[in-house]
Amino acid sequence: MNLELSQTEENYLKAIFTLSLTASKAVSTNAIAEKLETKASSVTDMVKKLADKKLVDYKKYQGVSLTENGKGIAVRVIRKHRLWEVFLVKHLDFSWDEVHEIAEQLEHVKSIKLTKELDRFLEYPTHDPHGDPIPDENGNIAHHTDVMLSSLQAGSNCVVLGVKDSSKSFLKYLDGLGIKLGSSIKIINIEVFDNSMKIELGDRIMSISHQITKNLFVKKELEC
Amino acid sequence: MNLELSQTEENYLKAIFTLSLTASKAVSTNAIAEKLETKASSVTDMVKKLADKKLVDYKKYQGVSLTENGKGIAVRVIRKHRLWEVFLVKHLDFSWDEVHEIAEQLEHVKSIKLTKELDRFLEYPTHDPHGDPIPDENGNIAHHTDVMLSSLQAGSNCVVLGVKDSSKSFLKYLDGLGIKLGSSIKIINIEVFDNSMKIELGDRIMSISHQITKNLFVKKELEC
DNA sequence: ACATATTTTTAGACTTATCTAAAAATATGT
DNA sequence: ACATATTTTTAGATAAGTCTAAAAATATGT
Ligand SMILES: [Mn+2]
Ligand SMILES: [Mn+2]
Ligand SMILES: [Mn+2]
Ligand SMILES: [Mn+2]
Repeated sequence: MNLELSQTEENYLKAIFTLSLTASKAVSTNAIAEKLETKASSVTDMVKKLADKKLVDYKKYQGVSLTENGKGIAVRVIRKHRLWEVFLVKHLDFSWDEVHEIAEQLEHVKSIKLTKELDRFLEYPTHDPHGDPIPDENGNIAHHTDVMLSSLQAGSNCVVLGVKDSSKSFLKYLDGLGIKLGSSIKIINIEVFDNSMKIELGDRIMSISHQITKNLFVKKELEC
Repeated sequence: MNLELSQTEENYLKAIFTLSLTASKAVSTNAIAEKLETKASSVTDMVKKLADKKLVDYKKYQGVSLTENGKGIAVRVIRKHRLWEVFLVKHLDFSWDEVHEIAEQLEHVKSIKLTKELDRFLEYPTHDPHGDPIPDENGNIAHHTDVMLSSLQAGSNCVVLGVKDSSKSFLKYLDGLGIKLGSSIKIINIEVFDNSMKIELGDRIMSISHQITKNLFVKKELEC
């Protein structure tokens, strides 16, 4: 049995990790298949292989969860992914909607020294361009303390810290609105019938849909 | 037929390109097998596939050569390889003997913008850490104008510009001797029986074997 | 509870890249 | 020229990852 994992195996571990964050119990075969744009039968095969390697716990028909070992690997791949995203945006003039697919490739490059040196070169960033926390060398990941914009009330002031949906289309839409990480937002009012918000962003007033407010992580400013 | 090439296919094209530089005629199946540490039968299979894709010209038992298309791809992979090597040495504190295996992985990352931006970030380097020329965006590659140290006569002064053998062991050996790119060398004399050279390097006098002088590219200083 | 819908697994096939062993072609030496 | 050695190709197998279609298990609705 090969100790070195393939890119495919790493992608499965990463998918299971991400799905585990929201799913309370074990992750379903179908959920993994959908996330990786593959078929359930392929997932079953791969999950058996990962179980043989003691990277996941798996009981037929009962879903799958990561072992400590599997979680460690998943988090380290995510660490590489997010460090490369920072590199691409900060040094190579990429915008936040362009980096994901390239980081999907770079995250699989194997070299512990490379990751370590990249981290140093980037001056130990704590978050990627989408506001997601970068796990440290030991695989510890800061949990989100920020809150969804949709959970705040009219009158609140807040600062945008991250996006829940990192899809290209959403990120480009935010660019169009002028909303970026660090933007200060004041909620003027919330429309009761569709939950859209009228907000103040810089010197502009605009209305944004519930769909958007549900996908923006913000830090609430203290009232007094 | 898939347009996107696999890493394996790219590695074959690169190997054929490199072997073509020294081999006058077509490259042999065995030569490719040895370079890629695989078997001749595997090479035959892959070469057929590359021929189907019009990336190589191949006639049974007659060896293989790159088409213009195939050469273009090979050179672009080499371009990426060498740019990444520059990045690793100049920005991530890697030494010239550590970068090859990592660049072997990075060279396969697909993104034209990434290569372009990396080139800009590195300020358009012309040579990699081993003195090898970096092909430009159009795939043009500067041909070696430098000469082998072994071809010079006693009394000559020269500057080290590159290494022919980029193996880890050779590079570390050079490190031990204190020979690096840019080092000035004066040839004091050449031992007739084994072709070893007594050289002056900085303020030190040392003797280096024919094996070494055959693997160092140098630029000869003009006499007067 | 039980019929039906949904999810998951199995069975069998395909592709890519590899290998070993045998056959075919080419090269070499006298 | 011809026997022998070397190189190259073919034939058949294997492993990873994927797919479709069918079977098995689980979940759901009344
Ligand atoms: Mn990936
Ligand atoms: Mn990200
Ligand atoms: Mn490679
Ligand atoms: Mn190099």
